Amino acid sequence: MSHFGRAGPPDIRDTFSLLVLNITFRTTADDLFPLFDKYGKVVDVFIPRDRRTGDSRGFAFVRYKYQDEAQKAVEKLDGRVVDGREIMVQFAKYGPSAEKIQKGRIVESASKSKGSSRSRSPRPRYRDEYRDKDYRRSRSRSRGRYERDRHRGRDRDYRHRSRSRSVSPGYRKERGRGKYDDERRSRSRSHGSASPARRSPSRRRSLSPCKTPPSRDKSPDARNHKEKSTTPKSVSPRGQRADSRSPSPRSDANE
DNA sequence: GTTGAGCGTT
Repeated sequence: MSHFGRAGPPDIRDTFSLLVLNITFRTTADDLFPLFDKYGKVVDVFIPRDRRTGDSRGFAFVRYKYQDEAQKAVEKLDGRVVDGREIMVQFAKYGPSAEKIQKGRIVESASKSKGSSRSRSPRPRYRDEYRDKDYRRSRSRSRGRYERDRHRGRDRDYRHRSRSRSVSPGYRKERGRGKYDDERRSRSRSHGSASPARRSPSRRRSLSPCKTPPSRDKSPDARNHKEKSTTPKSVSPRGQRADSRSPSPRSDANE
């Protein structure tokens, strides 16, 4: 009963996926199943949820066995108030039925068999208007965190950028996944030995030059010499930074 | 406990 999306796609052969948006965060697949099943044969209902929190993302995917039924549900359930919220039902762009959808246009059996008297309903009308216009609403934190999280998995260069932690409000939130960075760094440093719990200062310095740019490592020495010896100008920028702000607070404080 | 554009899981 509540196995929707729990064990992956059950039977996807010629099912059409419908995207249900604007649903409440408390709405579950079980709640949408009877609603959509009334208008057609629902093969599966899947609601993407957060893997960390487990909360619904606010939209669901309903798989219909036939397109005509799916479209019917779209017209019937689209705009229906569910749980006090107006849900939006439309054909999903990506998914098992994406093969039959091109550029948002349904080129399914309609083109294959024009004799299909069942599928006579045209594409969404006003829904297209919304898609056409460049209207954009203010971003929400829910989306922000998701974007960041998604990038985390997709973008593997994020760690490089992480180094340049210039400014970022609400850093505590990233602390959660910051551990990944720590683990990575720890691994790089330990390289198979030493535990993150306790590290030897000597060892840390040994590996420090390996990871930290040489500019800082030889900076103090070279700068000291240069400052008293030559071209204070080239040292200006560096000295300022060192004076104004520690070049690597985490290097000193964290470790 | 909150939020509100969008496109998904084994």
